Amino acid sequence: TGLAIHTQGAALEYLHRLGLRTNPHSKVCGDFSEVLDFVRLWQEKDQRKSLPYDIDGVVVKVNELPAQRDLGTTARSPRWAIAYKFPAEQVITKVLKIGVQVGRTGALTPLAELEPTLVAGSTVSRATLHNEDIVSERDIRIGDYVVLQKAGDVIPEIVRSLPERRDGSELPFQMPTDCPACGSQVVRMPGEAVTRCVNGRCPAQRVEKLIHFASKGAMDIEGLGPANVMQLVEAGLVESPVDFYRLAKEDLLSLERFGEKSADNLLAAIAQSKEQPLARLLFG
DNA sequence: GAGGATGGCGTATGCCGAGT
DNA sequence: ACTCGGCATACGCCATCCTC
Repeated sequence: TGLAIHTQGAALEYLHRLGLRTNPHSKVCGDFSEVLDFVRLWQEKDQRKSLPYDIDGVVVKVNELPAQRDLGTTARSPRWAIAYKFPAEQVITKVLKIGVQVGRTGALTPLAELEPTLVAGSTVSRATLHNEDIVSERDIRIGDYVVLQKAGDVIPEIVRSLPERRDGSELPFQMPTDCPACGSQVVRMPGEAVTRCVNGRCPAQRVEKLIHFASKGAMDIEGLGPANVMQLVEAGLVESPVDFYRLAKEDLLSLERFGEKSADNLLAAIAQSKEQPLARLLFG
């Protein structure tokens, strides 16, 4: 505002003239085919090697600022810019086991445990399978070799299995009929994808609920992360959120990795959380 | 007191399913 | 088409605990 700048390109140029660091590889394209040419150029491994950092794609933006304003944004992203992502690096690994996790809401989530493999810069040993339908759609069996990638170069994802590499020892996955944490019968509502444990006293759910209660979005109690909540539950000190507020220093000192300092800090953080507004308490 | 180990937490993402 | 909640991954930094 106040400046005669009407395009993204001019803005970058201006910032550069001011001495701020801008990326020298940006380009204003005249039409869409030029955009595609630019994307294809940077998709080349050799071209990417000329950069001192890794890239996973190219950002395409509408150049005209008034058009950007007209397009606006959704809750998460602008409607005038989008990332063109290069195909993710894919590797082959083996499914050692398919475990089932019980979440805060009782959802049973199948989780693949993999032969640890290096992909896109980090070692992946687990990948969520979301629900039983995905396991059967992608025909993922225990013992299978599978194609693994990191969606967006971050989230591990099993793309497909490699049935041609089976030797007959592979086992199909079956969603348990009983909750792996409490043993009560699980239910899957017709039309829904998720199988749930509906036992209100399920210990796995209880721990997750307590973790949620203390988490950033809810009561935001520093020092009450997953590991410490689990420890408190296992020690029989906490069963429901009110129990947090009844903890004494001696209780904490008996726990692993708790000394004077951390015990005092935690008690202070718990006391502090009483000041949180009602909305946070309700969410917790 | 040094140095290693550990947990918390922020950062950086994405998919799925249900509802609007 | 979009929002939102739920669930998931890894990595790096920092504070603190534990061991020697």
